[in-house]
Amino acid sequence: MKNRRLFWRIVQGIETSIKSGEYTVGSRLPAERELAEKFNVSRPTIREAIIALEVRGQVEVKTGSGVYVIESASLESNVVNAFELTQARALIEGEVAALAALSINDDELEALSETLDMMEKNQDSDSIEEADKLFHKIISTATRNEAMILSVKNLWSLRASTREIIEDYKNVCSSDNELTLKEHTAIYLALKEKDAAKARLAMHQHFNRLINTLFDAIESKALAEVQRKNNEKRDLYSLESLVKSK
Amino acid sequence: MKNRRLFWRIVQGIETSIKSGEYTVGSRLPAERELAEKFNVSRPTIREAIIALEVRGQVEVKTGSGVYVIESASLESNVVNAFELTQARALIEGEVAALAALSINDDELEALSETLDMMEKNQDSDSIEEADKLFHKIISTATRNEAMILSVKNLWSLRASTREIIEDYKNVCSSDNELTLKEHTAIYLALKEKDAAKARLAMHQHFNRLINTLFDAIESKALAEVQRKNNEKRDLYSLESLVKSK
DNA sequence: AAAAAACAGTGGTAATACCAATAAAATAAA
DNA sequence: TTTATTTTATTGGTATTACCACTGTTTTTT
Repeated sequence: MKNRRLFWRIVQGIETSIKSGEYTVGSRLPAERELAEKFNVSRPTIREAIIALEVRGQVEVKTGSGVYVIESASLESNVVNAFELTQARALIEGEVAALAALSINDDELEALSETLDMMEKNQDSDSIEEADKLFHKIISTATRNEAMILSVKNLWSLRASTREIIEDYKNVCSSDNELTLKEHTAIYLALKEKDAAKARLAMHQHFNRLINTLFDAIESKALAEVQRKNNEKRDLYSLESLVKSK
Repeated sequence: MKNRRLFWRIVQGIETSIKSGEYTVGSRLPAERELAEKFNVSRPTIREAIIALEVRGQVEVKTGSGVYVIESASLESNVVNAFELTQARALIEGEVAALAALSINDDELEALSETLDMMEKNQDSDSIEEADKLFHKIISTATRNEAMILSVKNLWSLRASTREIIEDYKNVCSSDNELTLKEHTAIYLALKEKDAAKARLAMHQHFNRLINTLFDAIESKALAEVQRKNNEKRDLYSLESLVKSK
């Protein structure tokens, strides 16, 4: 872990104390000297931990007064589930595809084509996932819009950060690689035709299939209780009501 | 500034050194003791700065070896200009609005209505900006999708982080508050009708007007050289070609 | 009662010393 | 000569101590 350096342990310790409610939001942390004694480390180490927490935006340091717990928190971000993420990717990458269709060049189309080959020839899940990642990355780059590129990046890192919940996601992606390849090809062709609406639609269909596959995968190993809940959610995350309204 | 505490100055200094290419990606930074001498500060201060950089994901510390510059960086994100950002917000928040139309509740509609009142009554730019921020936040919350909410948040922080370029943005927003209010009202009404397509369109029109205003604002105080460049870009960032294709 | 001054607490920074991990250089073995 | 091994210098990791500047409270003075 990151426990190589001592101050990370302190960061972790203080974080859990905040989460557990020992240090409430807005309240003041114990003085550096007290914390040093409490954790049995030196004051510089405590300072390092506090600076790490400050850079993370979890605490605020007021000179001469003390260290205070900030409102926000990174604890809220972990409530993203696979369905939300997929829906968000569908909507955002749908627009990305549409935008890319207007400005994609031949080199990028060629690169896209190569990812299709890569996905077709290599059957190991690692290669497929890499091809998948590259495919979406190339398209986002083709938008010529750094803000959109960044948004796609953030969604991808979100996927990585909550890997506990997203394990299903990975399995789903690489298992149905035939369908994935088919859908990627459809997106590629739409981009080649520079057809924004077609590209958007193809991207939507790709992710919408993923959402449904996710539900099926979960259903297959879930209890009846969970099934019922998910069926309710299916309506919530499906794109159909959105797509129809266009 | 954040120059209250000394180590922030060091962070800034090292950052600029990285950006300027003095410390290339993957290379090793000077030893802590050397940096301490170079910046005329103590070694603990240098350590604090390095930890801040590490938490930010800009450098990697290898015990016994040295501090190395990480590949990625927040330096790439600084190439986002106001037009890219606005276009991204248009596309993403357009989908957000469409999604929100399906799940927004009465309380949120009421809260939206209040932001309209706030914008109408208060004429100072701070209140208007706050109302604007709240308006968009409420809508994103109404999507019930944390990933979308996070995306909107990231775009907002992007706006704040590159404030140098975005100063125009702020001026534009608060100056045409009549139009802004009108467009916000249109979005609100579409959401009230639970009409996803209408909400998306209203949001698009809102941001598309912003983009054009941005161009005009820049043109009004730019040289002819800049004018020419921007006119080329107007096509690139305009939503019209995207909207038409629907 | 209000203003001013003194005080204690807190973070900010510096200096120093020693430890542990790393990597390069010197040495020994094949 | 090549390959292991050991040594050594460098670098980050942590602890200790000391003193400064800022803040908020208490006490004193007006």
